[in-house]
Amino acid sequence: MSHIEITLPDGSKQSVAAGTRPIDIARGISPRLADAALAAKVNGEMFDVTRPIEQDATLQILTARDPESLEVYRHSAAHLLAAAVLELYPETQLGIGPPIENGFYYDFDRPTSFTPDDLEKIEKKMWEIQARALPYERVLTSKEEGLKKYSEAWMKCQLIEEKAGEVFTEYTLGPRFIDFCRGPHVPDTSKIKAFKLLSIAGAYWKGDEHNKQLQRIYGTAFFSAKELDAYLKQVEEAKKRDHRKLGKELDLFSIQELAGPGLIFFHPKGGIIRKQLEDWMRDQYLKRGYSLVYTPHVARIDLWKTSGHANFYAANMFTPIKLDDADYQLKPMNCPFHILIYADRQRSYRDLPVRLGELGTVYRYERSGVLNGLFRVRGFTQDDAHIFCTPDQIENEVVDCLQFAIDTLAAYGFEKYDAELSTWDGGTSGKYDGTPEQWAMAEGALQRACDKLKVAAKTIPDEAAFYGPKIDVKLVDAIGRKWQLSTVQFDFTLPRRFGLEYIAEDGKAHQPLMVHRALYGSIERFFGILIEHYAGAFPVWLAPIQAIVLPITDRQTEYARAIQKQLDDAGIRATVDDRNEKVNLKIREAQMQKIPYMLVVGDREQENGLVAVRNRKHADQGAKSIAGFLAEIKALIDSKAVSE
RNA sequence: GCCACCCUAGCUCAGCUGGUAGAGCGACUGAUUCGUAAUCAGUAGGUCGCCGGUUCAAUCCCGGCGGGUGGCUCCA
Repeated sequence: MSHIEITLPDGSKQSVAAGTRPIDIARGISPRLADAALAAKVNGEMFDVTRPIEQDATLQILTARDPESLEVYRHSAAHLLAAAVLELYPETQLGIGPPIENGFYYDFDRPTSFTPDDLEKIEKKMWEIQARALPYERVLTSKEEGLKKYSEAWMKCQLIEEKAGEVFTEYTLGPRFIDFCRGPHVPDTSKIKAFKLLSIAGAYWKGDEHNKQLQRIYGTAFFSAKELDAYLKQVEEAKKRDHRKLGKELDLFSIQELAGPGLIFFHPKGGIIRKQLEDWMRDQYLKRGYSLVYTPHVARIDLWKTSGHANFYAANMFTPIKLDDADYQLKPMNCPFHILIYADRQRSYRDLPVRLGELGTVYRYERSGVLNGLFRVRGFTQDDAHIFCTPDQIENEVVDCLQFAIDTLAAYGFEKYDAELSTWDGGTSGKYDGTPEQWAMAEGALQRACDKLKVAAKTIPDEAAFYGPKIDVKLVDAIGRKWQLSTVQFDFTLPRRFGLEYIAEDGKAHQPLMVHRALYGSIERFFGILIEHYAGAFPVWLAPIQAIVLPITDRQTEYARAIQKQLDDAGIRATVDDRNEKVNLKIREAQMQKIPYMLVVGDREQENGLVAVRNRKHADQGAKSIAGFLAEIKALIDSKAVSE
């Protein structure tokens, strides 16, 4: 029998018989390791611990300590799910069942749909199978034989036809379950210690809505019950921060059935926050050399024909409105309007760059199923600007945009973000507009801007808009979720379609470069992100009510009002709670409204002209002079401090 | 748009296999004047999302519509 040499991660070598399995080697090292082994890496390739090694190799045993094994583990959990489903409902057809970011899913095809009760039954069955310690067995099959074997399973056949080589691997689990699968898997079901089924959803076969819709069961799995609980707690935490819930509790905004879905009503408190966001952005526009413009909400359809939207964006637009003279289109974008302003007069290179900024409200038709609170709506306001410039200026402009985006994030307390540079495919598909020179220039400018600002942007090929490359900035919020925010995009198409020009030094007309950028993206959506990021406890400068005066008895009502007046005069948003209620109740309610400062005033404060300051996060701060408190809160507001 | 689920008082939610509804909070009224997260008592409040069907009888069963939630798809 031939021998092979196995090299372990610590550099030690072992000579073993060919066909020895990773689990055997693990057992030789320690029974505990063998017990903990979930998968192996053989010459860098993922292996089952029970798959024989046939040649000299480096070997690494993967356990719960190796992040790579989590995917294997969850993939095995998906198989466990499918095996349970087949035991309960043998007529079910299997689709695919991969691990995903926070768990796994499996797609099924069956005539009747799963109910939440079924989910419970299935999960119970999974635990039964888990307890049986059924092995995941790897089987090699020829394509021909496989197609025969799976002749009843239409989805598997399709996959085998498309993906399988002449010989492919399958994994079995118990008597019924067999799956066309690359693997690897954990050795047996007893290794899967903590899992939970989460939800049922419709999902199209291969993600194409023209295909049959399958039933997808989502679940999650972790190495330990503790980690699973922590994950479920985090999901709970996210639910607590849900902007739809907080929006109602804090009376910030609403969506009215009578008015229509996807249309946002800002209530007084949300309105104040919105005003802060808008004021901040408009101030920044002016500080950074943008001009503020205002444009209509509708325009003749001809404008949209010229821009091309009437054609390529039709599916996202509201139906045109018929008037006397023509059809009018509610605007889905601001760009054509800004272009009209640019084109309204002749431009010299001396005028450039022209930066036209607007808080422009646009309307887009979104399919009903995708609407989501403030995040996905049918009418929203973009902090939209378009920059028209010469090739010499472009790099500076892009750098400024990116810096502006970073400053915006910082202003709202976002410390972490990711950037993505979306580029074209090199022109092979023909789906992109613009010349190779334009693409090279634009992608170069975006890349150099990132380099200059030390932004590590991930390049994503073939993800650009058809009209030009872009940088997208995604922020990371307080609980680690990512949100698409700012975007800086080149546009080669619109300047051409509208015949934009400027007169250069050579006295000839040239086409300007156009950059489209939005930093909040949508004010509604950004507001929603802020609500969740701060969990409703807005920084003082944004808080709808910044301080509330709480008189203890009605003897202090007048004093409380006088304090409120002083705060008002100082530009602080303050109210008084002079209801005939105990101070405990007033504090409780103010806390729940997440009002930053509560100023308790009783006889003691009144006599000495003080306020007893309570902060929503740091509780009782003791008595202070009114002037002292004013200075403190004003400092926070003026500096736009993100926490007090 | 598609699949599944949900819609009961202002809010959050109960309501067993069909016999037209209940709690807590809130609102209102009264009492209480009180020191850092809920004072007590009383009163009012619902065509059970809307329309239709089955039934002696529908909040409950069936169908349609509207809205929402989780996904899918889409997101130029």
